Amino acid sequence: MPVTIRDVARASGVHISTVSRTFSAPHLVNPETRVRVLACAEDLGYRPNRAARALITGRTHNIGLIIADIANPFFPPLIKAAESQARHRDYHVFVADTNEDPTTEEELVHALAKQVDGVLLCSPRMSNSLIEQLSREVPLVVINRQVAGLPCVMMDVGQGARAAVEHLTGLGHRAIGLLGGPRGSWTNREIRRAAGAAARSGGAELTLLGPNPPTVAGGGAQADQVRRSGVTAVLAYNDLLAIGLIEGLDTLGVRVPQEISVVGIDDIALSRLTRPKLTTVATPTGAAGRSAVDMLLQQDTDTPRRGVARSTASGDRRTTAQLMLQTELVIRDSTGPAPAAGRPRAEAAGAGPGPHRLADPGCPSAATGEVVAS
Amino acid sequence: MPVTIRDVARASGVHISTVSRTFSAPHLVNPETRVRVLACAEDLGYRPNRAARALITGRTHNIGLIIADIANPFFPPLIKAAESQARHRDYHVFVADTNEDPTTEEELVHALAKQVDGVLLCSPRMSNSLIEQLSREVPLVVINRQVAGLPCVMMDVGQGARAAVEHLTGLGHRAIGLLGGPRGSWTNREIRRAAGAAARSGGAELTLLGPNPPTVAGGGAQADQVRRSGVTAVLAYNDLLAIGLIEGLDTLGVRVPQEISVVGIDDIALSRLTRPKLTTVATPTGAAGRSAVDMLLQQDTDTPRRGVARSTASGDRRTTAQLMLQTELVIRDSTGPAPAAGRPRAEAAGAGPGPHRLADPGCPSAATGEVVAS
DNA sequence: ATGAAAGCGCTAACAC
DNA sequence: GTGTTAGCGCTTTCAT
Repeated sequence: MPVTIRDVARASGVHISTVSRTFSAPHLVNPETRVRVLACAEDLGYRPNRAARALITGRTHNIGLIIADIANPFFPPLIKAAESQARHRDYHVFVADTNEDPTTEEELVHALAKQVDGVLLCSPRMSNSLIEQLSREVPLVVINRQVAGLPCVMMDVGQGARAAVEHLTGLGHRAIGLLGGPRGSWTNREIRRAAGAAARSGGAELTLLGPNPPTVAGGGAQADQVRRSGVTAVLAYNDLLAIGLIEGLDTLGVRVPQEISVVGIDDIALSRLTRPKLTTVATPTGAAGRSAVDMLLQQDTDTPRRGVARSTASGDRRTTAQLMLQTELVIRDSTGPAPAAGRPRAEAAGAGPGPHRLADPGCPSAATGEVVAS
Repeated sequence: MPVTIRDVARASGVHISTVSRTFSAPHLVNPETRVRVLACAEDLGYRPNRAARALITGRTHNIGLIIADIANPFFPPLIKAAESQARHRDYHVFVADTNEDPTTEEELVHALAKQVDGVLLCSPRMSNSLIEQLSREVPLVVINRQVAGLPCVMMDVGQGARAAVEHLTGLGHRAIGLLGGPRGSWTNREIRRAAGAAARSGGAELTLLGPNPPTVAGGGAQADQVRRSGVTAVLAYNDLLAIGLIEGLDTLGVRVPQEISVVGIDDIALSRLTRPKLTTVATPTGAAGRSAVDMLLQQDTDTPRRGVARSTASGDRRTTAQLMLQTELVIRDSTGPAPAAGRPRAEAAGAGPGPHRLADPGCPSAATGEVVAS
């Protein structure tokens, strides 16, 4: 029932190879024939079968997008941007969810390898060496992680974490908690490193709390621990943890930011909508998705057709660009001055010091990319 | 470089068809040969090329998922559930975003048709007749819309809207606003119909406000209009509109629920996290995604192999099941008793009537499905 | 500029 | 139980 190239050939009275050329190399076919063929194709509703085409060209015009957790609000904007960018370039996108499981990640790369021209690995939890190994099977672009020799798109969460900690020390906080994210997260390590350094130079002590699942529930579960720990401010691995923590603290009767300040990372849409509005580090997720697709398809264009060995990680690292996208601290209402001594407990409701607002850039301007390696 | 069936055949000293059988009809091959072939395949890292296989079997083992807006938090849980269910059944999922544009929807169905075994059409904005027509090209399951003769998965938003309006009239509200959703939305029509009926029997007047883009911004933009309209309660097309409205009202100094009650629909994760927490109609999005995949693959299993004409909408409507999933009103803090006369404006902050809570089921129990047609 | 023929990786009759 | 053959829909030499 589906109409094939043969149907079009028959209808327009030419050989199938002419029809083929009409679509894949129009300049090689007589203009008159071309319009006739095109007309017949249009008529019959012919669409080339991409899978069949891929069999011989080695180009599927599909890409894979492997995501830790689609339901985590950090990812949808990235998925949306990546899909949009891919489609503009005439690519379709497989999306798969790993549930934060490294084994599933690996399995998915294998499973998708044959039907895609490349895979975007989003916040992978597997080891770097495994990623390198997989990149021998199918072109990879890694998002939110740095892997030597592979194209990567990162967000400068280190810079963001530093800015966040400096913001807190500037407000007088000297005991700061760091609500860690999941194991295996590159982002988590970067945050820890940068926050630690910033705390040291700011004369503050950093208390590590984690690892935690990067969810609202994970944040809520740490509320009691945070209260006991004696910190007056917390930087969380992501906004969900931060929001969960604020919820949990609220339940315990601890006020944010009067008693404890909380900073998130990501600036998901949700952050503007909670009370208090969340101070957070905005990460350019849309730009990351778009750039990753561009890098993948660029790489794909450069690569000679099929039958040729893939580049190895240690081998010819042509234009293995690594892109570091800027982040930006967005100060809202969940951070304020450190309480004078200890934490006041029984102030009249609503009479405490109002939230301290240095500035609220609102929607941060589009982050600019910076190539850190090539 | 990629390892093919031929490599495995050579390595294990059998013909390629034996290798093929080892994978697609293991019972037809001698156990000893089988283990040998399997071992070689494992060794070489062989994976059958699904696209090549599809060329002859007519089964791609892919499905398409067409979504109005991935970044709308209503959809990710549905995508996640659908992808998970599909993968459990060994299917991969193309995800595409239409930006709420009916033309893009159509184009995507065409584009995907050849590389999938079926398409899930999520909250489509195009006309029913076009959907029927497209279903002749590729098997379709429609989510959030009823199309005669086609498999559909719906959520009973009509029932939900009725429950919401009854909740409001029960609280004494007599002037209720309905914040409409986008044009072309089946859900929107259902809500309007049911809310209208419920308002009538509850002795309330329903004021329509819309259509609106189903976003926070859309809700905020209507705040002033809502305030002028004189309503004491609003039912919104979805939670985003409701939350945006609450935000907007807050900016205008109108308190929710003391002056105006607001009810959303969907119960997205966000609804628990705003202040006040949103009263809303929970829709079983995960169940919808799973069921839709099941219906599609069921249909796919029933259908004879390729080369055979697709079923037409008006033709043999075998087991064209339509599934209506239950919804549930979740009462939280954004609804309260209607203000005594007009709307009080200058009450002492925090001294107004507390939020009225009939019950808070918390996480609604899994919705049960009900077949309304077959 | 177009046709003929080979073949991408795989499955499905059909022999043996 | 296994090999042979044909062919899915398409592109790509190679002739003409």
